[in-house]
Amino acid sequence: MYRTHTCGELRIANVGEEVTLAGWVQKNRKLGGMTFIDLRDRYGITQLVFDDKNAELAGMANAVGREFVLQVKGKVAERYSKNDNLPTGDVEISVTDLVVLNKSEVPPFTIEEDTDGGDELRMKYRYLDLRRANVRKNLELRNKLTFEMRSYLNSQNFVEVETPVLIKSTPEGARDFIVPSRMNEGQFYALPQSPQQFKQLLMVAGFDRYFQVVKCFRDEDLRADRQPEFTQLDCEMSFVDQDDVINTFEGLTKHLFKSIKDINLDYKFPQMPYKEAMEKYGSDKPDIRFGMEFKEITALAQGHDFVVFDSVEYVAGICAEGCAEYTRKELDKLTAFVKKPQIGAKGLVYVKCNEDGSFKSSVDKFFSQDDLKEWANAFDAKPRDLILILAGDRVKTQTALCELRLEMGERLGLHDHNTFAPLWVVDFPLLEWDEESERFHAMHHPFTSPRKEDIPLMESDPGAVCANAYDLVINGVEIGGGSVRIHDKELQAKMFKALGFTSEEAEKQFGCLMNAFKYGAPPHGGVAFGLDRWAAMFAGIDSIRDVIAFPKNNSGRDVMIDTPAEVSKEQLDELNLKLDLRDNK
RNA sequence: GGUCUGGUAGUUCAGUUGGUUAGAAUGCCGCCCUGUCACGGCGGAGGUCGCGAGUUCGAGUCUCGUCCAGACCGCCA
Repeated sequence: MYRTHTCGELRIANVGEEVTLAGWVQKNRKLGGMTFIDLRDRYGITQLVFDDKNAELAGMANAVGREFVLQVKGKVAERYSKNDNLPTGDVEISVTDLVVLNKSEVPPFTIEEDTDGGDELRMKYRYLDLRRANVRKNLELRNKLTFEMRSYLNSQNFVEVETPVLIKSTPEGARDFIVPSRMNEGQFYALPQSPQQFKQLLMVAGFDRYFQVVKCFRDEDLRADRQPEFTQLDCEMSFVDQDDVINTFEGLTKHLFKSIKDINLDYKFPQMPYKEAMEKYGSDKPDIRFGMEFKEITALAQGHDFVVFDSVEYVAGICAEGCAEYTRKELDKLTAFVKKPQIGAKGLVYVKCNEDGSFKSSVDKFFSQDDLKEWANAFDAKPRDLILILAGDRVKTQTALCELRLEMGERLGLHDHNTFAPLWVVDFPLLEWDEESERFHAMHHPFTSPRKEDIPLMESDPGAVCANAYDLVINGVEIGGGSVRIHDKELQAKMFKALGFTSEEAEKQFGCLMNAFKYGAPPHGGVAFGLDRWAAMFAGIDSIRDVIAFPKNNSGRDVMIDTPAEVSKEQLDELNLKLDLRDNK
């Protein structure tokens, strides 16, 4: 037996016991005649003490370095001077036997919560990074999250079913990762972007309630919150309408908040139509922890010979509470912020609502105090508030204003990691016009059902059709989304037609599902959640990389195992593939 | 595909207008230290300034290219 206890469990009540511990050397403090070693494992840190009464043992203790793996036997003793910062801080092990189970080179960064290692090194030596308590805690939190998800869904009669990872490539949506087939020359599997068709087939199969914690793959460029392989909680239910699905997963969400964060969300989550979200927040995933909603003032702003406002489609702004004191320098900074290419506004107009009821704006030349008072009324602005206004093309300006709102929220300290504001965004458009391919694309996916009353519009005005689709947004993060699916073969054909597919193309790509729908598909709908995002949110961090054990970097590389990598000619020959790297000599 | 930021000791960073031998902290090594827990004291080693070209009497510093990393835009049904 390597150990009788972990390094985190001994307390004052254990004093006098003979114990055996094993773990890693966190720190070795030599004081001449005495040596203290902090021994660490997943459960905590326990102090070992050696004195020079046993010279051989003391010599061994002095020779061990950071991250050596030790096994020690000794007696639990009460400390002369206790350490309140450690749960085991009242005791120490008076060591009688020491075995070095393994030596260690000096690690490239410190294995501490506050490490001196940069991201690049931490990722290269991720196995050392994972020894750090804070990273480990993130993964333990993730484990608890999936455990609670499974437990709740099982209690609601859901069945977890595994679906295949080697599936068929479809051109809709994100790029697929493709995998050559050796036994089927010239043919390829694709890795799933989601198990969408399989879960719908499980509904046809009568499974009624399905879920799966499942890896999904998308060959698109990465971000702090996007990895090429990521995990979804994928769910589907039969004989449900939109409210049934929303209620079920609102229940799951509440259970997770309660069991993991001990937060009671004892209210019905608000629902907001997509259109309203765009008008008020310029985003389909608004952060409603704080207000600062957009107010459109196009009518008030036009007709005062201010050509910037007169020449545009849309003038709107936000009211930042208590910011009228902003200096010229701060306003210039905000202007520079909105003019960044990623945000793309042309400029920023401000109105300071002074304490005495007067106004000071960057457009005083064109607008009287009375005009500005009307604006202030439109914004419900109080003295000491600052109104910030952007103008331009409607959609682009809303997007820019959204960024400005989030920036002001950050500056005003309204992005509190311990406040959670869930929101269902509903009534998404079914279709979205794509300029590049000059056709409609499915906003969600091609199996999303249109609202019943909008079905007649599918041919006359496809862009106006609303879908039975919904996203769960928490604090401005899209945690999950789903829809009630089409279960009718005729309606599905209509959908494919709206997307510009010929019936042959539809047959080729989605023939299996279409065929299955001939045999009694039940009404069904579902949802998929981004597990990594959910874990990051509960951990209170912005990047999903720290809730993934072995993440990829910005370029989709795993720098630890150094992949993607080339394969041998023999492997390519077996697959009957030949590399032709164009533009490479 | 694009924009921006960064790359200097094992690590995290500083490095002035282009000017002598490139610094700090921490880590590491050695010696001293019996109650430390960010232990302390003394001493020491440690650098292809990402790589390549250019400008210059002279480049860590300026220019161009390139590689790597990060953030973002496009993209992500």
